[in-house]
Amino acid sequence: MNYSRQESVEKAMTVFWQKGYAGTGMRDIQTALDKRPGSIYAAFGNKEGLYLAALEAYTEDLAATLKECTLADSPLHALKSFLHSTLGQTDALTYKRQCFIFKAQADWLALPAGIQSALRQSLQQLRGRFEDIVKAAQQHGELAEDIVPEQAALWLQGQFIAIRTLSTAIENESALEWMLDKVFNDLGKH
Amino acid sequence: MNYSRQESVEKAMTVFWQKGYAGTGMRDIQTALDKRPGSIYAAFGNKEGLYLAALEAYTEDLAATLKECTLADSPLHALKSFLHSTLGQTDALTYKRQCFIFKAQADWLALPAGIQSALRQSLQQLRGRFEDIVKAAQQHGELAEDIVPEQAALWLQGQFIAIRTLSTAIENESALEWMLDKVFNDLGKH
DNA sequence: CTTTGTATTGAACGATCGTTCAGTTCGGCG
DNA sequence: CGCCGAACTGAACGATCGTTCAATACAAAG
Repeated sequence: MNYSRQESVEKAMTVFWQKGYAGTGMRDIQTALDKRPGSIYAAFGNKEGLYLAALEAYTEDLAATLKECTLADSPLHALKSFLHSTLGQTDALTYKRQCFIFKAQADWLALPAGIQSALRQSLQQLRGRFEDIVKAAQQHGELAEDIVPEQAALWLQGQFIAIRTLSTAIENESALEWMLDKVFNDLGKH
Repeated sequence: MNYSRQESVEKAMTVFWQKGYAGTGMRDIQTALDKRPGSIYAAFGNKEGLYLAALEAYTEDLAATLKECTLADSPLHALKSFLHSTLGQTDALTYKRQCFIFKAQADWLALPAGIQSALRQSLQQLRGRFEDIVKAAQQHGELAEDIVPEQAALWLQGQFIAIRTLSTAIENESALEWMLDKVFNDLGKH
C-alpha cells in the first residue's frame, strides 16, 4: 500500500517530467501506473494532487543528494560530479537532464495556484541546500570566506539551470564539459 | 491582410509565451485574435503552423536585437543593457522575462516533431548572433583575443537562460543585478 | 448592378480531457 | 466460513480539445 504509493508517485513523476503538467493526460498516467482512474483518484484526489506528490518526491530526492554533497570531504567536487552525472543521461533518459522544477516553471501561468506556490517553495528549499554546500566548502577551505553564501547559492542554482537546459539542446558534449569547468572556476572569482 | 497577419502572429506569440504550447487552447487564441476558427485555420493551417509562425517572429525579433548589439560601439555593454531590460518587465509582462524558446523546450517530448526541429534551428541561429557579438567585442578590444567565440557564445546563451529563468522566480532584484554584473566579469576569465 | 474571388463566420464534428461512481475484488479478523 | 472495510475496476459523464465546412460578408472588376 504505502510502498505502492511511493512507486506510483515515482512513475507519475517520470511522465510529468517528460511531458509537463499540461502535456500529460490522466490517461498517460493510468497507462504508466497500470491503474484505473478510480484507484488513482482515491489515492491522490486529482491531477494536481498527484503532481504535488511527484514534485515533493523530486524535491526530497534532490535535497537529499545535495545534502550528501555538504557532508563530503570536498563539497564542491561532489557537487560538480553530481552535475556532471545529470548530463550523462542518454537516449530514453535525456528528459532527466533538465530540472523537473524549472521545466514546470515554464508553464507558470497555465498552472493551478497550488502548484505555483509549491514550486516556489521547492526552489527556495533547494537554494538553501546550495547555500549549505557553499558554507561547507568555505569550512573546508575550498572557497574564500568573503564569498556571500546567499549570493553564491543563487548563482549556482542559475548555473545548474543553464547547463542542464543547454544539455538538452546541445549535442557537443565537450563544450558542456568546458562550461562545467568554467562554473567551478568562476564560483570563487569576483 | 498581410499586416493583419503579422498582428495576429504577435498576439498568438503572446498567448503561447504565457501558457506554453500544450497549455494554450485554440479558443484562447481565437479570443486573443478576435477571429473565428475558420479564419485562423485558413491563414495558418493548424495550431502547429500558427506556433511555428510565432516562433519565427520571435526568433527574428531577438536576432535583430542581438545584431544591433554587434553594431554598437560597445557590443558587450549593449548586450548587458538588453539583458537588463528583459528583467525589468513587471506585472502583466513578467512572462517576457523567460525566453520563449527555452520555455518551449521544457515541453520538448510533448511537442510535434516539426516544432522540435524548428526550436533547434532557432537556438542555433541565435547562438550565431551571440558569436557575432563576441567577435565584435574582440575587435573593439573589449575582450581578449584568446577567447574562443564559439565557446563564449554557448556560455553567454547559458547565462541568458539562467538569469532570465531565475528572474521569474526571484523577487530579490538586487541579487539579479549582482548576477548580471558577474556574468560580464566572468566572460573574459579563464 | 452584377459578377467573381477572397476572407470571415459560427455551428458542429469526433476525439480526448479530468473526473465520478456503482459494482467488484481482495486480505484480514472473528 | 462469513463478514467488513479498503482497494480497485471500467463504463460513463460533461467539458473542452483541435479542426472542418457550408454559408455569409465583402472588396474589386466588368
